[in-house]
Amino acid sequence: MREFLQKKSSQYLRGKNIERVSIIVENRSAEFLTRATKLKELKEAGVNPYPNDFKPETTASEVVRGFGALTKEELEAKRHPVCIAGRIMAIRDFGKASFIQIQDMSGRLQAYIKKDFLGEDGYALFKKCDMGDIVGVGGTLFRTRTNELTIEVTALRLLSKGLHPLPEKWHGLTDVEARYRQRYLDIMVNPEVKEVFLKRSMIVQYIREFLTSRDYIEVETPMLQPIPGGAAAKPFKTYHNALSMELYMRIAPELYLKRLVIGGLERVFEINRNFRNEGISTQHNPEFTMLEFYQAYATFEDLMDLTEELVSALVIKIHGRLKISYQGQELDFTPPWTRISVYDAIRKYANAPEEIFTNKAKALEFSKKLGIEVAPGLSHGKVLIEIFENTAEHRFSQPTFVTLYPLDVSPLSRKNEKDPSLVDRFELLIAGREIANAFSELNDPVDQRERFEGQLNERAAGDIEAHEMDEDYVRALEYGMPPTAGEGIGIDRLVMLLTDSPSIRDVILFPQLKK
RNA sequence: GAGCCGCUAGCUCAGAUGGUAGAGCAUCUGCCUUUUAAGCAGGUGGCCCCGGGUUCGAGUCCCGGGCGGCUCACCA
Repeated sequence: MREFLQKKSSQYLRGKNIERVSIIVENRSAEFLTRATKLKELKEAGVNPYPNDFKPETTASEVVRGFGALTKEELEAKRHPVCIAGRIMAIRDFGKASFIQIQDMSGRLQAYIKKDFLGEDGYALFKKCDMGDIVGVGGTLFRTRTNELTIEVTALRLLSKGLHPLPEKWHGLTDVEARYRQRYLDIMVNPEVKEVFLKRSMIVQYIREFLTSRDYIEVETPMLQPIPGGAAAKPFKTYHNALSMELYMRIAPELYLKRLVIGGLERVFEINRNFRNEGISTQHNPEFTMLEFYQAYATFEDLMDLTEELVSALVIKIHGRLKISYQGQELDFTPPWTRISVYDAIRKYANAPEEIFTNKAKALEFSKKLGIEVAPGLSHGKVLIEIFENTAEHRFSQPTFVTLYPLDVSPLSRKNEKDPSLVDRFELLIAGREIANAFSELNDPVDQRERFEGQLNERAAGDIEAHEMDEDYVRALEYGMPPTAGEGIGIDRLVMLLTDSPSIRDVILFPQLKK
C-alpha cells in the first residue's frame, strides 16, 4: 500500500489538472494509510473531499431545543427538515443502515443513514466516511425505537476527510502531554474540557459587561516596553531590529493605564497578557491573562466593594449560587468578605512578638525562628511579608481581603494617612491564593520619584526584581493624576476557581511546554 | 533548579521473580435496515521514549539523556 500511495502521489504531482496530493507516507499508522487510500479513491471518483460550499441551516443543540419536546407521532406528522454539519464522533453500522453521532460546536445529534434513502451512490460515499470526518447532512426529524431524536438522512456530503483516527471513544484522550500539545483533540473528545473554555469565555465576557456598564472603557497598552514596570518580576527580553533597541515583554500594564487616567480616561480597563520569565507550576504560566482596571476618585476601599460585587456576580453566573466547591473545599462567596490587615493576620496566625512590626532586627530574628530563609539585604517590610506568606496567607481559604501592606513592598501605592509606613492596598485571597491585588494609587510625583530611587537602591543591593526608574512615568504624574484606585485580577486563577480546575494549564488553551 | 512518579499498537491500559510483546476500543474482512461504548466471527497492527552497560538473553536490572506530571523553591 505504501508503494502504491507513493507512486500515486508523484503521479498527482506531475499531473496538470489533478489536485496536488502530498501525503507523507513514511511513519504513518496503518489506519492513516487506509484513510489516505479512501481519500485518493474519492478524488478519483470525482468527489471533492474538501468542498466549501455547504451551509448548515441549524445546529445540533438548536434542533434539540426546537424539537426535543415533540413526541414520535408529532415529529412524524411534521416531517420537519433540518440540515446540520459536524464531525462524526460515532458510527454504529448495521450493513445497509447506520447510526452516526454528529458533533458541532453546540453539541451532538444522532443521524440515521439508510441505504433506501441515500441510494447506492450515496451509501457508497458514506462507506468511505470514517469517524472523525466532517460531514453535512440533510433530512427529516424522527424518533427511534429508543426514543432518541434523530435525523433521517436523505442527503450526505463529505466536508472534510480526517486522516488520523480519533482517540478512544470511551476514555477520550487522557495523556496530559498529548492533551496540551494537541488541544484540538482534547476539546474534540473531552466535553468537560470544552466546558471549561466556554466558561472562561463567559467569565471574560461578563467582566467586560460589568466594567463597561460602569462607564469603564477598554484599552490596549504596549506589550513591548522599553522599561518593564508595574510589578516586581523578571521580564523576557527581546530586540527590535529597525529601532536597534532592547525591549521587554511587559510584566504589567499598570504604568501605561495610569498614564491614560492622567490623560482624562478616568475609568479604564485592559484584559490582556502579561509575561514573566519565571518558574512554571500549577499556578504559573510564563504568559498569563490579567485584568487591570483603574478608577479615578475611588479608593482601595471602593474597589473592595466593587470586587465583592464583581466576583460574587461571576460565581452566580457560573454556578447559580454563592457556595461552590473547589478541589474538595467549600468556598462561600456571600458578601461581605472578611477584611483583615497584614499585621493583624500575622498577629492571628504567627504568634509573633509585637516588636517585629517596629524593629527589623526582631523581625529577622523571628523569621529565622520560623525557619524562613531571608536574603541579607531584605527590607523590614519584605521580612514582614515573608512572615505573612509563610504563616498566614495559605490559611485564608474563604474569600478574604488582606489590607494595609508595608510601604517598601508597594512602590506604586499611596501611603496610609494614619500610618505612613503602610500603604492603602489589599490583596484578595481565595483558597489560599492571591486572586487580586489593588491599591489607592500613588499620585504624588515627588513621593513616586523617591520610591523609585528606593527601588534602585534595593536593585543595587541585589534585588533584581526591584522596580526600575521610569522617568517618563514620573513626568506624567507631574502633570497631575486624579486620586485613583487600581486593581489587577488574575483571570487564569479566577477561572481555575470557578471551574474547579487544579492546574492553570487546565484553563489555558495552549500552556507553555518544552521543545 | 531539586525530589518523587510516568513514558509499551492510533487511543486507554496489562505485562511478579530477566526467557518468542498482550487486552479493550479504533482499523480491515464477512454477517447484520432502529443502534446507544450496538452485536457475532475472523484478521492486521509495535524503534516497548532515546543512548550506553550488565547478561547466553533486557519492555523488565544498572548508568546517562529526553519529554511529561506532582511536590518544593521563585512568583501572580
